[in-house]
Amino acid sequence: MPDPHASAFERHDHAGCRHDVLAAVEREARERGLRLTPVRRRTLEILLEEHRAMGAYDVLERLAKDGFGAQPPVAYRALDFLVDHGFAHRIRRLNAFAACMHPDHSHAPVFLICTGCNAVAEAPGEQVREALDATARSLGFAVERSNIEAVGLCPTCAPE
Amino acid sequence: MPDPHASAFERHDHAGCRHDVLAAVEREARERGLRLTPVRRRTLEILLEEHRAMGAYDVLERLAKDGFGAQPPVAYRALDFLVDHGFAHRIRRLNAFAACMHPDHSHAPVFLICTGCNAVAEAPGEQVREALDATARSLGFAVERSNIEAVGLCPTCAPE
DNA sequence: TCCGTTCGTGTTATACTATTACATATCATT
DNA sequence: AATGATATGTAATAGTATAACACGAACGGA
Ligand SMILES: [Zn+2]
Ligand SMILES: [Zn+2]
Ligand SMILES: [Zn+2]
Ligand SMILES: [Zn+2]
Repeated sequence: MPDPHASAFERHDHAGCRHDVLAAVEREARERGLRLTPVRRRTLEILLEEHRAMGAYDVLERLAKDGFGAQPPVAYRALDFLVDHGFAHRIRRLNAFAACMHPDHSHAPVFLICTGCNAVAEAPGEQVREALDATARSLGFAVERSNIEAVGLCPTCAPE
Repeated sequence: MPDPHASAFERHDHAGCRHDVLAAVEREARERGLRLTPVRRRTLEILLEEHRAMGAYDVLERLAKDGFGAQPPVAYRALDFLVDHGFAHRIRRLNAFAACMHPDHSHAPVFLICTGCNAVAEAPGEQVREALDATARSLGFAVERSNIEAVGLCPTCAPE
């Protein structure tokens, strides 16, 4: 059983991680009455296979190869579905999408983007969001959603 | 003299705020040996006049009216210059740019975007970035740059 | 089961955002 | 004045995202 807390920066059993996440999403979708249709499921699989942030057009290309529609809305709609329900995340800095690694519980992570290897890891966002909320509150601003993304070097790519 | 700490959400002497920021940028540019050329200066003025986040093409349209080049690189280059030197910020969530309100000292603010009135305020980012750094460090990740943006309601637009 | 509604998919077309490549002009130095 | 570095302008193109509409499958009530 793979470590459910392994970050993208650590070596991990990737096949297992893929399988587990997909299973969790299927369970969640069933419980929440969401329709994980073939395109949507395949879109998630593609994100999981790559295990990195992908642009909508990269995803679209793969979907088209698999016999789904070849026009942008096909990919965008599936990706929007996944993002809306917490099964994927959108990384604005990269104009890209990545499968959520913890789809079983609602969360709002921060993203760490390595400029060395292009890996994108989800890190726990609670502390950061607490600080952000406090800062916003002091200006009378009520935060609804936020995106927090950092660019830098992961442990593997960092100089010794 | 306008309050230099007034946020975009508070009533403030906007003409004064514009003037002060522009003066500060001129001083900074002189001291740092940067060339605040006519396009660059006009681009900053446009951002300051609107006092909101603007898309590159909105800026370009205004520049063209003022007799500058009408092709995208004209706007993007001027905006990149301003961003690179801390005289403007890029808000990724909006694919937009906003003049920096505190160009005299290097800083990395968080952005608060009101969905009611489209105002964008810079809030102090130290606390939040500290939390982000700590979170990243615990994964062995070294943050170089980050963008932290929140969407929500400003005090004026919030329900009573 | 039939009907009407909602939801999902596919397609065409278009809008919006950003960069590459190259020619010309300006500036700073020598 | 000659040089090299910087800045501007233009044309062309690449990359990202949405609007609008037709069709059909899924769902729910009569
Ligand atoms: Zn996640
Ligand atoms: Zn790396
Ligand atoms: Zn600023
Ligand atoms: Zn507002």
